[in-house]
Amino acid sequence: MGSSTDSSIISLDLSIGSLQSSINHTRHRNENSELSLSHGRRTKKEEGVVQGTLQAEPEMAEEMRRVVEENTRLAGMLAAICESHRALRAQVIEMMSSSPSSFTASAMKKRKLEAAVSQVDVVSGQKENSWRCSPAKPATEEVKPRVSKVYIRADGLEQKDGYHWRKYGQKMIRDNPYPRAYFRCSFAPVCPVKKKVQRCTENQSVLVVTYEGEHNHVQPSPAELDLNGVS
DNA sequence: CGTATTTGACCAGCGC
DNA sequence: GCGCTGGTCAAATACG
Repeated sequence: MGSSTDSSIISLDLSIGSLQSSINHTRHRNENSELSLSHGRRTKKEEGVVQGTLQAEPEMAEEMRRVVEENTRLAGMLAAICESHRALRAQVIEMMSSSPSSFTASAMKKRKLEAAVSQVDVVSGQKENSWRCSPAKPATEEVKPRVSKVYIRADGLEQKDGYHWRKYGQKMIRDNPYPRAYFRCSFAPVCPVKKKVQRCTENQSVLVVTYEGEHNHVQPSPAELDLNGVS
């Protein structure tokens, strides 16, 4: 599941309070994602320190056990959430194939409503994307384009996300030695989605990709993307 | 030759 | 008002 799929079809509110970030970290570790989280992995040296600490501090060992148990429990919850997400997506696809016109209208309405109440900040190491909505914000708030931030490990400033992007600018940004590139969805002006791609200051192998807006068209098929030479 | 990318110029917003 | 910064435009250039 890609960001594109989520944004083009439906957004699921997986927000379960502070649990969300923990789940994300759990998933990153369990699935060996592309994302390199500085606080999500332990080096061999750190492992040795932990082992030594465990021998010296029984209470810390107990704490570690509790953390591991919590980690396992969260992994289980994440699996359940992913499963329900898959089921919902299957339903959505089924609905779209049966009555696409009526569905897209309602889906667009739903997305507009969500855009009004959500400000998204996503950290993801996969090619997929998930949305975290803030239910506390009033629905009457000014409609803002949905913004998501994705961290991706990549060698170049290009990364495949299922859409065809056209570069329209590049700029050196303050406090960052690497330039920021600006892209528009090639379906523009019909599609309002833009993305900014920039290298992380701490780790140049990590790209910070900021998406603004939502695609108002279906995701191009892989064959179409190949024909167009999508990056 | 058509399309995509590059890059300097321009503009708007913001803080002082 | 001025300077700084981020975002966008558009002419020039590269590429297939």
